[in-house]
Amino acid sequence: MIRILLADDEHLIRGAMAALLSLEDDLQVVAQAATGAEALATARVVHPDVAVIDLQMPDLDGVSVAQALATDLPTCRTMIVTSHGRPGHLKRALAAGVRGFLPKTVSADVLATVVRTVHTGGRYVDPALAAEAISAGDSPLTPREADVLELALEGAPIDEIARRASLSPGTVRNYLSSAVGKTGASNRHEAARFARAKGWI
Amino acid sequence: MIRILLADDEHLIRGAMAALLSLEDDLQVVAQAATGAEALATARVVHPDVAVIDLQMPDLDGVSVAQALATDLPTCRTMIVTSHGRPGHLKRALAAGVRGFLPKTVSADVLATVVRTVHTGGRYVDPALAAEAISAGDSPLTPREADVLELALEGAPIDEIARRASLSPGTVRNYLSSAVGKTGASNRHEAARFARAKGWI
DNA sequence: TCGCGTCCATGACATCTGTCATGGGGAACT
DNA sequence: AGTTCCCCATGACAGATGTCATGGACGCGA
Repeated sequence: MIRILLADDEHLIRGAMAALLSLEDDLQVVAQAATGAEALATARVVHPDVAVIDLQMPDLDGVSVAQALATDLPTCRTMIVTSHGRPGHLKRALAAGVRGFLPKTVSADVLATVVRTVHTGGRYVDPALAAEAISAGDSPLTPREADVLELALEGAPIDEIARRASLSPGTVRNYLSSAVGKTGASNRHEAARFARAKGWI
Repeated sequence: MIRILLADDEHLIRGAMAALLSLEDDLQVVAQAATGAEALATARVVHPDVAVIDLQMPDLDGVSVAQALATDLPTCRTMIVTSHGRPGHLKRALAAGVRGFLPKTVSADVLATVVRTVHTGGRYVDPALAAEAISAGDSPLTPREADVLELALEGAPIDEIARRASLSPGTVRNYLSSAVGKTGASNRHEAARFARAKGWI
């Protein structure tokens, strides 16, 4: 019997997934959590075999939870399900030791299968997401460029970005200019959106 | 027995919700659809009593489907469930004749209850979403301002917005300036994000 | 040690944007 | 008929932004 921890902020989805997983004879949902912190706390108590975690949650995101679980509970395998899978997430997730990565568009059968695969030490990444991640390629941005571009994402003016990054406005403009060139965008906002779509920031 | 049509692009969620609803004795999921178009086509064939539709789907969004259903199948009550409820959606949905509006954070119990409420001609709107919609208030933007701001959302430069809106660049700047003033933002990108958060565009 | 790339910064310049004043046309309401 | 608001447009100006050249500091690998 595989003991599962389920974390998703959407009560309806979480309950429904629990119901589906429980239909399988060899699977048992032993705990549920609505936030990342709750998932972590619960996991420390119940020691699940597999943690199925939603990528976007109110507090910590799925990858952070996975990272914490990897060090806290090395025996617990982690997999992530998500609605909006961007290439960068997958990369970060795998780096965090996640063993399975699925969009919510898969069927319940697949979910159950992947839970079993992950439990026996295997890995599974949704082919479509994997293809996307590969086609997105590696980020051409330097770390600083990525930092600055991330701050530019919300539409803040350069002065504010400079303050938040503790840089001079001129330097910020240089990085942004460089990033705009690399992304082929026509201004920093477009560049920021592009980079986020590619999962670079 | 209430006959339900379920539309959601996420297979996992759809299947899980179907499983949950089917646990109720008086509810029966008679059809499922993964896209808006599919939902419409299916509804015309099976004539469900209640349509439970996800707000965001690849092609038509939930509100458009609801609108089409209202004219096509007047006897079919429509309700919408959503992950990310922005105030504007709720307003548009109610205008389209939707009888129920729920976030996916509710429990399965609530979902089933609302299905029954809607079926008997009642209405139900999630209290939290309703409060948000009220606090967001009506849009202070004129129709043109909203149009232009929407085009500005993707970070396009003014010239492109002008082309796409068939306006002169000067006019576009005036509308954007006005919108920036009304939203209290410091530039059009921030204004666009703000307006979208409020559901105004 | 040298070269290389990254990080940080400055200054100068052209262009883009935000703001304001102004005005004509049209629809709605008094 | 007059008032008011929205739509569309133009022009002018200040300030923000994008681009480019330049240079020093630092760490890393050859």
